[in-house]
Amino acid sequence: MRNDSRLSRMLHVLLHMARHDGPMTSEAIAAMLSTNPVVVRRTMAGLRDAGYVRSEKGHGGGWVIACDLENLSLLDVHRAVGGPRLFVIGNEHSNPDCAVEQLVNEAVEDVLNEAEALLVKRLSAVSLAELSRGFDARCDAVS
Amino acid sequence: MRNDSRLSRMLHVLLHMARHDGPMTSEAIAAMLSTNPVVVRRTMAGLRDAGYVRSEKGHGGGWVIACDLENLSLLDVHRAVGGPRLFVIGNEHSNPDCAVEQLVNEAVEDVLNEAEALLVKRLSAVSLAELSRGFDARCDAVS
DNA sequence: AATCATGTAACTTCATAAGTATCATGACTT
DNA sequence: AAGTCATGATACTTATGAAGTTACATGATT
Repeated sequence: MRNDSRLSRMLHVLLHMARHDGPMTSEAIAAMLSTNPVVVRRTMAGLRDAGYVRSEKGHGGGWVIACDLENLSLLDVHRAVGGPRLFVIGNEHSNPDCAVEQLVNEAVEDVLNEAEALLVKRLSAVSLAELSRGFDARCDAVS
Repeated sequence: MRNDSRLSRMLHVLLHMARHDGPMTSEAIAAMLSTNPVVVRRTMAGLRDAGYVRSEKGHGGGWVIACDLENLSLLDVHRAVGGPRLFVIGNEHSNPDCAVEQLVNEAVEDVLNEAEALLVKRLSAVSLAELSRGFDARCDAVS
């Protein structure tokens, strides 16, 4: 499988939506992401189900932000898009009979769990609003 | 893709080899791992190339440990089997034109890099010898 | 010479995100 | 009411990489 870029893509989209007036269509978003409107709808469906965005049909329809970005963390987005598996590596059997394998599994899981805890902590510490302010700051620095 | 269980499997194998006299055949190892001898050879080829194990053909041949397990870390094994990608999640484009996407990428990468650093630190902190002693200790506790 | 074991190449399987095509549904415009 | 635009949903294909499998070559021991 290629990278799971759903988190990254949704952050990208949300920041654009935050500085855009009115709804954005799946087609416009797909162009931003260099992909297909169906992929956009499929991925954003998770954000919609979580109440972070709203979608409307028909003329003038599209996607709009439906929450306070101050309270929306990267972790929230990660989970809304499916909260996918984080690590490529892992154990072969979850409940092995072999005592040696059990010990190895625990050793590997300990390390992965610690790393996952760090990821969760870091992802939940950053809000979309902060990201957006980071962008503003960078623009100011350039001009 | 399924989990990459090469690290986990090789740790399992190495611990068994450590408490086994004489060479172990790919077939015997495959039985331990519930897999195929070819998968064993393919995966252990990395350990052999790194000098951690040796393989010998013919009657009485098979695999033997060729290093001091005290100096062999989980990270060494991880790298020897290909040092595969660690995370499922990631960015879509590595060098995007869009400034918003650049900022998002950096934010995601920062978090992943931090987690990777932790993984590397933890994996390099544990030697196969320590793991093996951990197994001994557990056996003692049971008896 | 026969047997045993590894080395290697080529192919299939499996899982999953992403890409694609198609049509139904509903909302706005005229 | 008809037409257009946008999402919703389904079904299928593509891409990627570990793992599984088949087949055969190579080399060591008996």
